[in-house]
Amino acid sequence: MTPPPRDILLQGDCIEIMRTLPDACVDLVFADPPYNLQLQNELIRPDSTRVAAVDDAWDKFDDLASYDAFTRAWMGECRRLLKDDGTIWVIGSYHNIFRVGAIMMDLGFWFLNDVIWHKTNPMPNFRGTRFTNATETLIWAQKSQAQKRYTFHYHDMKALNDGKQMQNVWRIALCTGAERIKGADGKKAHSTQKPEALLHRVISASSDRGDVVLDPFFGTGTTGAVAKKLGRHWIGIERDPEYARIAQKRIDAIPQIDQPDHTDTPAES
Amino acid sequence: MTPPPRDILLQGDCIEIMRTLPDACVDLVFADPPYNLQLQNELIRPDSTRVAAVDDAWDKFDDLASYDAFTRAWMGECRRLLKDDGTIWVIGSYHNIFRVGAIMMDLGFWFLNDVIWHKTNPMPNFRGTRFTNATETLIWAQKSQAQKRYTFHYHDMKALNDGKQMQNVWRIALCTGAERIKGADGKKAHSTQKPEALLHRVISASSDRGDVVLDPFFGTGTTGAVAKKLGRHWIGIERDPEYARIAQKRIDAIPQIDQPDHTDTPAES
DNA sequence: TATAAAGGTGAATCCGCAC
DNA sequence: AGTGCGGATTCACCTTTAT
Repeated sequence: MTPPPRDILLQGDCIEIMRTLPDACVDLVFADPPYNLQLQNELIRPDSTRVAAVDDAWDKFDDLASYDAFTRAWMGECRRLLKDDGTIWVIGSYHNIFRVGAIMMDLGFWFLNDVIWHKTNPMPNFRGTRFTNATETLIWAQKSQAQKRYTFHYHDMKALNDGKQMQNVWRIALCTGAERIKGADGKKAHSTQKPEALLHRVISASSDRGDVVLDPFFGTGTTGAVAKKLGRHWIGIERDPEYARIAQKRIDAIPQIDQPDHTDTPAES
Repeated sequence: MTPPPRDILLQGDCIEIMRTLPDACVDLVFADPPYNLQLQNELIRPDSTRVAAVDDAWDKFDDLASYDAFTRAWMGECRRLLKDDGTIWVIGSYHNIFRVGAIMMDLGFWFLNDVIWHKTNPMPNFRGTRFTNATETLIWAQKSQAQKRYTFHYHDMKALNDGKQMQNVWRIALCTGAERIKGADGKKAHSTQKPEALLHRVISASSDRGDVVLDPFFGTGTTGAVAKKLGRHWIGIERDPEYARIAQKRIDAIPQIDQPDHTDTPAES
């Protein structure tokens, strides 16, 4: 059998590409799928400026049933590609995470935590009609209830949290400023680029050096960039050629680090 | 038609009882359904004392399908009983909230917020195998996407939050100490009693004085107790006679307050 | 050059009523 | 049902421009 690819960006439809990869070839999955936001009208701030909406074609679905079918397809492939001691992270908002979570349970995943990304600088609710939506939700799951072993660097996380056990609420800022990748027009290159700090915590908590991390919705490559910085191998899949080009350039600019190493003992469930 | 009941505890199966109530008779629903926790083994503290787990008979379901069917049944009745300008709150943990949320969307509910109850004093993960599970999730939803109007006391919430817009993350302590109702044996009377502070925020944010609040899983009556203190009418449904007895006694001990009043202008969607 | 003021922006399911 | 208008509505950053 041919060895699985590593440290590579595959450009194309993630479901089709995952079907070409062998069973049980990755240690960790991080997935940031479309949220299916269904925004109705444009939103104006109190100062009369317009909020840049997420109106990308990749976030459009005909209905909930087609979103569900899409979710089952890519999630099922992720489960097949995961090693039997691997885990998966999926991030979403209240628009999609409940459907995604229910489908994960249906496919046999067994949840370890729901983790709340509490944004330190969220956009307010300008009209005063709801509570400020300051969070996104991550689901961390193993492949099955029966799974005996998975990687969790408990002590590293505890040390990161001033010596106290780390909770499932993470206060991390939005990706802005120099970290946010801009296009030639000076606008953000991707609507939903995630902060590296978020991926840093995910990858360092739940994988070892030398592990393979798969991201089926690679976007501008945050997962690959952080994986490379942390000495993990990575596989990125991205449908949009422009996003893929940006991601490849971004990751190529990061220097390769030394050989694999294990820094903490894995937890068992 | 007979007027709907008010300020009353109905003892029995919530689905059967809700079916006897007329359409559109309540302004607000708060529901804390069984969590379907699937604890495989008893949880043991490091000092070998046993943690009282949620293993009551009412929390067992054969499988995910029966939990879904149960959820659709009670949730559908709640939707029928809600007025067309009403909203519903449902609380759950990562064990059940994803299924509950997906079913709510399927039934036509339109989400306003997911609210994170961030416990200030959560139980640690004794074995160091996961992140501390410090949260529960509430879904706040209106009946349909087309719904034009609902109650939200934006300014009251803002005032409660030092003059800044309140976020969807609420730091509230677990229900302990004197507030936690004990049985004759000195043990907690109910395994999942919610803090009154949580219900206070829910009810004061999304209802007016004189409104009717329905809780189909009344337990020891926290919703009714807070509703009475805030000058709201309430309808509680509880299957367990002992819980119902405790709840009735608890609410009877609260003095009736003055006549209805509106303290803030309702938001419109 | 240092400090202050002004401007920009973030996965957003963000108005109600009269005509 | 669509349109138009009155009125109420924002937080934490970072970047750019002005003093």
